[in-house]
Amino acid sequence: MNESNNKTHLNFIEEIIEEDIRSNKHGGRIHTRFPPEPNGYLHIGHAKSICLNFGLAEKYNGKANLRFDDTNPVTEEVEYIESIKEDIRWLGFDWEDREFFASDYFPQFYQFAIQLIKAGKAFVDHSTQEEISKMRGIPTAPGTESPFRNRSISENLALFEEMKNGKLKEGECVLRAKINMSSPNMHLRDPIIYRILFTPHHRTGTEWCIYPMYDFAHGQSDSIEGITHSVCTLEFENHRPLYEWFIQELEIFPSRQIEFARLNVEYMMMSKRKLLLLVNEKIVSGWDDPRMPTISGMRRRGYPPEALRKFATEVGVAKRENLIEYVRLENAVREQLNNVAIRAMAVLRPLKVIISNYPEGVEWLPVENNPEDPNAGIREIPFGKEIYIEQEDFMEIPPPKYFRLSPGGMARLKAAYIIRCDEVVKNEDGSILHLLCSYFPESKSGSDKSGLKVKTTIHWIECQHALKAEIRLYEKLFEVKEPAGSDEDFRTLLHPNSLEVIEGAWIEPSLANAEIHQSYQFMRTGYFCLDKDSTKDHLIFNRTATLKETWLKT
RNA sequence: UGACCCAUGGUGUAACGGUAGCACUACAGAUUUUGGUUCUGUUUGUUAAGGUUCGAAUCCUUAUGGGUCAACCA
Repeated sequence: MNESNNKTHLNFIEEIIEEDIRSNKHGGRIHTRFPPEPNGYLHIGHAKSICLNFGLAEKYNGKANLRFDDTNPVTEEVEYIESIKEDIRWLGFDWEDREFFASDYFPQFYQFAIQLIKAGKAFVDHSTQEEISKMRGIPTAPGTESPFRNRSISENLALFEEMKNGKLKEGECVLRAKINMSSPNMHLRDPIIYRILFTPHHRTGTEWCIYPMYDFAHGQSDSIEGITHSVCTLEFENHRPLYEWFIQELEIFPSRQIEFARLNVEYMMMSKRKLLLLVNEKIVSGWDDPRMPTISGMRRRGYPPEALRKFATEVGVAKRENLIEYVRLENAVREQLNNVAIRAMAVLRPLKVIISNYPEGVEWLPVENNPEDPNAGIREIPFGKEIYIEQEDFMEIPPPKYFRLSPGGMARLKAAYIIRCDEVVKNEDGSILHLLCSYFPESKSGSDKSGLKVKTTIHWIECQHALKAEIRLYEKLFEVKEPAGSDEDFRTLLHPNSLEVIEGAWIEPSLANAEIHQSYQFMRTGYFCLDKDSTKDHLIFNRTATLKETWLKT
């Protein structure tokens, strides 16, 4: 009816952009950027930012740059640059030839600094770090001006050059913008814009020993690249006046900074610093551990990029603090995987079933690869006298509403026959050795003439052709909904069983040809993908997500 | 005892002074050779108090609650 109306739901950033296009600001040109610091791996929060920035460019026929914000050589590494690029590409975005580095602009930043000094808007401060901190004051009371604040322009110029030439020691002095020490905005109280650092830079080596601070690099990079809309997270809101002050004083291209609320997801910790700790302390196997909220972790876990993109757009963009329900991420994953994942059978915790009245030998039965997608075709799976079923698909004393197998009860074996449990054979200790069942030849799948009615269909694996596999079951890494908001040491918030390894699972023979990262739905148990630790002789599958288990909930 | 920002069902997000809608969740039912999928239905909301207005989620004021800021990090 009015589908055109539904289309017009814009988020506040899109509204700003459309207004700018209407007023022909920058000639209607739209240019965004994704500006990671290469000091860690990207996580789901970055994925949202990537989708936002590249998505905006796509939607408004603009461009999006990839720019590494590499102005702090002590924390940044090349390894991170490579992982970041891989993750963005995997997510499905392309920065074409627009791969930039803030470090490429160091000469320009240096000139900007000189320009500021010449305008009497910056000075070299020899105060110690402590003194500067003390003089900055507190948010509720003004700071005091540095005794070095009124050095002459020529002295500042000479000093800054000495800084640059390595004549001064690390920490001996800094370059500060001269703004207002009694501003209620702390960022305007003569912010430091350059410091001395003798750490070699991963790209510029030892060429520079002075490095610009974030506020004197980020906005300037935006200007240099002609970024029209510089989208960042809320914690930079208080930086905006400084961002604009530099644009005005330097008389450079006026990029506009727009802040949105960062993504928070239940049970996830997004702090790069803490994620690094998890890696360094070997609490997880690495940045790409499938329990990590990193893009690489999710990739290894089996989350498809389509799902991450869908999730990122579905959660929306606003300025309000948010905590997204974990199930929304899982659902986006399930929704995508349901469409594309090939179905297969796997028995995680086996219980042997002997079909007494079935002859020796094996029969190959056709089964559809994906009931959601007829084009996925069919395959044949072996069926025989001895099979494994899931332990939880049999109960000696079934509770009410239990649909599966129980003594004297019947169930259908997927794509095969209906069986009835005739006898429970036990070990001396009372545990179950195996089940003796009988099958109904008339009930063969696809040509059932038995007239029998069963309440459910279970999965199974024929013993002789079964392949052994290791299955890794993942749970949430953290037990609490808001690990980041807790005062406790985050190590105490970890889920004790976030990884359960099942060594003795049986899987159907077709899975021998699985490829790394390829997703399957193990029928009735969940979505899985082959892990990179896998070998031909030792197959390892990661559980991406369970199926929805509405029955289990009570 | 400062500045800036935010406040709509359980969660997230729309409504731009004129019928509070959508998605997810939850619950109920139907279908189903996956207790999956799919389909149908139901419950639940404008932080508070004033003001402006014929009319306020929307504009104004105040309060309350939450977030950010005192790195030579980004």
